[in-house]
Amino acid sequence: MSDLHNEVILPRKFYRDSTKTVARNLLGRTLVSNIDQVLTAGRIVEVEAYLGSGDAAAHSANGPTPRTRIQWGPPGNAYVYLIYGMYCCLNFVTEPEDTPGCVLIRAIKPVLGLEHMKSRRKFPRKVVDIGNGPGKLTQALGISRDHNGADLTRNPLYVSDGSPKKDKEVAVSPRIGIRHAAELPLRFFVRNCEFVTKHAFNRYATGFAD
DNA sequence: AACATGATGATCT
DNA sequence: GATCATCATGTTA
Repeated sequence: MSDLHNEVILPRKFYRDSTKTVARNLLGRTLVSNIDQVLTAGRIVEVEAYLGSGDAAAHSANGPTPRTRIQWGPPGNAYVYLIYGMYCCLNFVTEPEDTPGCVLIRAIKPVLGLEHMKSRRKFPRKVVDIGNGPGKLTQALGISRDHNGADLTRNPLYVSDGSPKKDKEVAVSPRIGIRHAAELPLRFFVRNCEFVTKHAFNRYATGFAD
């Protein structure tokens, strides 16, 4: 299966780039959690870009607030927030310091610590349902708001190179569950991957560089 | 398959 | 007080 021993942690430089580029280049990378003495990991298969400017759907759209100020900090940190009173969403801060922007992690393919992830999500559960949703994968990996601001280049939460995807394997669609800027094609996911969230957009999505 | 709904609370105007 | 980048479960067909 997946042998993570030879994988290299992505450097901070990787995140100091346009949000859209970082989002697309995150597909296929390995998200590793070393939380609560448990090692778990998954391959990133679905993400969304939230731009720092010209994006009405972004949390950063109306300037920094206590919740969102991390986005104006250095890239390569986690932005974690509570949604609908019950779930946490994991984002990666992008762009140079003082420029907001982030990538929402929407789905992972579980690769390490499956039983631990299942029990965090509660039994019984199919493997596909462990991480096919932003609120699901944070549960499976043990991520909470305590990890807001976490440095993604080191424990307990980091991203390693994994197996990056070719343009032909990447599909694009509008983002899910937003009201504003609902038409922008800023959701990137692995084509024909069973671990992505279930949406009509999956059917007629086009490749990243068709 | 598609759609509707309730749970639940921080955040911001 | 309204909003919200969700999930699980229920109903309808």
